[in-house]
Amino acid sequence: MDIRAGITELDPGNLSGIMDASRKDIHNSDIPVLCQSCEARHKGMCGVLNSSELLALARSTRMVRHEAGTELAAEAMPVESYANVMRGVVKLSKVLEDGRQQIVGLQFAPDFLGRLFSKENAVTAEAASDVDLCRVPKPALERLIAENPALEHRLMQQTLRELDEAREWMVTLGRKTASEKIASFLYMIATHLDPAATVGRRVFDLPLTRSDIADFLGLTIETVSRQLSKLRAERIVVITGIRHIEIPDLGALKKRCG
Amino acid sequence: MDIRAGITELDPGNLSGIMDASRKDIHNSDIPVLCQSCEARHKGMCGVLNSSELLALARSTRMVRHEAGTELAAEAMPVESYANVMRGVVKLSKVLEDGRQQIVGLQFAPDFLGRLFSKENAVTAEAASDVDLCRVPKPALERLIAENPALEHRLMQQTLRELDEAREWMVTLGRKTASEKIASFLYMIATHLDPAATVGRRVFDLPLTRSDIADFLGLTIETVSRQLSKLRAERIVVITGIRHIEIPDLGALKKRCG
DNA sequence: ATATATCTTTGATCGAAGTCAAGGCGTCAG
DNA sequence: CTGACGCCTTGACTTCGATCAAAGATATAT
Repeated sequence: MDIRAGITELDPGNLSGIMDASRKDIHNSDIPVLCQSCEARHKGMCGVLNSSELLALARSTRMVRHEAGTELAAEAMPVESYANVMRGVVKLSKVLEDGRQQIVGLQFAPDFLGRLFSKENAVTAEAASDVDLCRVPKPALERLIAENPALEHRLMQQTLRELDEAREWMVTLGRKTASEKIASFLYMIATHLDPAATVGRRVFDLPLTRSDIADFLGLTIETVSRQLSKLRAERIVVITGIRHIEIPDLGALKKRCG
Repeated sequence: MDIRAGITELDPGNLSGIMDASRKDIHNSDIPVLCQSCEARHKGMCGVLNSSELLALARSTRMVRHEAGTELAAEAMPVESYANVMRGVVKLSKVLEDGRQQIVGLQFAPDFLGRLFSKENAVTAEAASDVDLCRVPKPALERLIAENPALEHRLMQQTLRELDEAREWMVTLGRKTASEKIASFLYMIATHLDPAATVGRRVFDLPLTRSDIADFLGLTIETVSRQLSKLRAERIVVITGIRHIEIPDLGALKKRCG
């Protein structure tokens, strides 16, 4: 996965605003500035990498910021580096020759990004929102994996989780109505923020445009819009702004998922 | 994955007809009879397991045969064992509460079968054809994986491949027409047998019923039947028997895949 | 060989989602 | 403020695939 397209490389001097929670740590460290901030944000790990692995990669990791819409990696292009999503949402998609597009996965912080052990990307990766990535060159990470089975095991766990999610989504794509697809999408986003609770109120921002939602659900934007309006009319969702969503009762939403 | 349902356990005495290619080896071995036959069939490996790993599991592996239609593992039930598909096709599916079904994967020999490291199955596994499995109890295999990073790496490679396939299929489910879905399905089956060539003649048997194909493609059986008839009328496929398929020109079929 | 059940094909009709078109709303530049 | 642009919503109409229905194959059992 080549994630260099459109990169703004960040150094300790211009990080203000990115890493609010841990900014005070940034200038006082032996391990790479940007990955220490990762650690602060994600319980001692930069995504899948723990402190000692970060140390091993010290010279190689690099934090980069991309704005929404940037293409991070292109289908069928060489994989040159891997990354961890540290902030924001990355969409993975595939396109047919005539331009029809399907989003095949969403990656949230602190997911690992990139098709391991492959010369070519199987999908296109694009920043759905503004995104911060902790980037690692492909050979460096693969060397570390080869000598560190525990790391490969963690990556295996994420891969298995992604496979579960992909299969869950295949049911939605193949067998659900437009209305159920929208409900499933909202439910998925809502529970992703707080996987534990499955009932009660939830307020959040949609990380995707209507067009992205359509590409994710195999629908047109008109159908997405109409079905959202229908769910709003039924008081299943309250749309407080074009992307601000409030779910008064997650249980009621779940009943609409088919 | 509990694969014990409906099992006929096989011993060396009643293997005739199953392992034709390697039957003569069956009675002259120190390693388990049935997995030696696996080896003969799959270049020294029983699916993902190589000879020394088989030796380490000698007491645990067991070859079993299931007839078409047998449920091998049920969604949301405890995983009790893993397996390798040694012959036949296994379909992985998920169902909605109201009975709508979606096939989310197909496993051919010599694929590994079972959701690693999980207490529960994420999918239902069912024998699409008569199937032979080389079964391993969950704890035994997990112990072996823990002390054998190379094995985990091989399983990782299969998992990554399955994820690629699932994402490829999401495009088909979400964005292709019924006609393109059928063409894509036939193309996928045809190339699965011989991944190298992408043009020319191909003759094979469909491993699935019309109903299974419909569940795989997110269609009804009527639509599957109609679109197959349409492709037949256009001489893209020749249907020589209800399951016997001949593709005169794989290139022409590929053009119909969207 | 005949009966029964299952699977598949084909036809007629219906409806959910797509397409085409117009208009609303928020944002940004001038 | 005003106009332009991008994104979203809504309406009118069309179309593809689902549904309902029936008849033709194929397999299994008696």
